[in-house]
Amino acid sequence: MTAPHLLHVDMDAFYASVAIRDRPELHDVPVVVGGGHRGVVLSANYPARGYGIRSGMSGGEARRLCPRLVEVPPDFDVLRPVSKAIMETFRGFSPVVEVMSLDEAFLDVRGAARLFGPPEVIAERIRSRVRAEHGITCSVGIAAAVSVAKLASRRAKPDGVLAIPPERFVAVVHPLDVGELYGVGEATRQRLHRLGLITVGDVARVPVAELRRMVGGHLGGHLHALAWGADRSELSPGGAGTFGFGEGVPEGSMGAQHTLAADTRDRDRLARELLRLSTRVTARLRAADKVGRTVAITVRWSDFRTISRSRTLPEPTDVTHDVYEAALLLLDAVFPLRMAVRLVGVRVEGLRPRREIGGRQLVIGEPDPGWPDADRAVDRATDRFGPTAVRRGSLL
DNA sequence: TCTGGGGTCCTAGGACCC
DNA sequence: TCTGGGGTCCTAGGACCC
Repeated sequence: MTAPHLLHVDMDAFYASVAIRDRPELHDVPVVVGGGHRGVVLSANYPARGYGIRSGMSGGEARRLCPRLVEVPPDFDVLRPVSKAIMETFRGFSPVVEVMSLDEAFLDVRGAARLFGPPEVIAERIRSRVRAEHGITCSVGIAAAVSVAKLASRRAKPDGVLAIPPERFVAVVHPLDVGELYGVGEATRQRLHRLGLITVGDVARVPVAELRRMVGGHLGGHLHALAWGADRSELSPGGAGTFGFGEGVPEGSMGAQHTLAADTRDRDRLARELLRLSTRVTARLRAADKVGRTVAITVRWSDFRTISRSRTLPEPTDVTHDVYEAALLLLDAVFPLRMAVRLVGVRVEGLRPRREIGGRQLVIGEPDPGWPDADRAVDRATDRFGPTAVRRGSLL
C-alpha cells in the first residue's frame, strides 16, 4: 500500500477572503464576490454561507436569501498576484506543485520529509505560512491519489486538515454519497441514483464489467477506479491544470464568451460582440505564440439552451480578421434566430505552437492583405497603452 | 433581475480512405 | 456483385471542474 504523499491545498472562500481581508468592517457580514446584474456568485464568505448562499448561485437568488448581502466584483489584478505568491509558498515545500486554479494546488511531498517532516506536519506548516503571509485560511487534504486528496480537503473545510490514507479509504469514503467523488457531477449522480447506486460503496461493490455495461465503458471504468481510490498518484507540474484553470498556457483551445446585458436578436449587435471576442482571443493566441485551425462559436438562447457551431480552416491562424470572418459566417448560418440570444462566444481549437507552422501561407498571386501586420501593431499599442488604446472602427 | 467565463475530456455519427 | 472492418477527421453536444 502506498503511503499518502499528495497534499491538496485549497483556500477557504478565496475570492471573498481576499476581497475582505483589508476591510475589517466586512468580516462579520455576509459578502459575496460576483453576483451583480446577470452574474453568479463566485465566492461567498462564511456569514453568507450561513444564509444558504453558495458559489454558482445566481446573484438574484443570493439576494433573495439575504437582502443585506454585500456584493463585490472580482478584482483579478489583486487576486492573481496573491495567488502567485501563495503558489510560491507551496514551492518552498516541494518543487512538485500542480496548480489547479487561482486558489488550489496539489503538492507531492515525498521528497520533503527529511527537511519538513511527514505530510501532516507539512500541511500545518503551509497553513501557518499562508495565514501569516496572506491573512487567509486554507484547508488541506492528504492522500495517495489525486481524487482522494481533493475529496479530503473538501471535507476538511473550513480551516482544517484531513488525511485519508489508503487503509482508511473504505471506512471514510464508502459511506458517502457518490456525488462526493471528484468528477461525479449532478448529472452522473442522478443517473447513478436512478440505478440504485447511492453511496460510493454501492458503486464499488458493482463488478467493473457490470458497471461498464450500465453506464458505458469509459465512465464505468473511471467510476470503479474512483470508488476504490485508485486515481492517478503522479502530478504533472507546470501545465495549465486538468481543467485549464492553472497558471500555464492552455494546450487545446482558447476562447472568450460574454453574456449580453440584455437578450437580443440584432444581428449587428451580435456581430460587434463577435469582433470584440475574436480580438480578445487572438491577442491571447499571439501572446502565447499559438495558432489554431478550428473556429467555434457558442450561442446561448434566452431559454438557456446552448448550441455550438464550428468550422475548420485550411490553415491554422492567430489573425483577428480570419477568426472574426469565420465566426461571422457561423453566426449568419444560425439565422433566422429561433429566439433572442443571451450569450455569444468565440473559441479557437486545435492549438499548436506557432513555430510549427512557420509564416502565414500565401496563395501565389494573391496580395498579402496585411492583417498580421495590423494585428502586431495593435498588440504593440495595447502593450504600451492598455486594452482600450486601440479599437476597430465598428466597435466605436 | 434566475443561472459567468475559462477550460478539458468523452461520445457519437458521418465522411472518407485503405 | 456484395459485404466488411479499421482508422482519421470533422462536427455537435454534454458532463465536469474552478
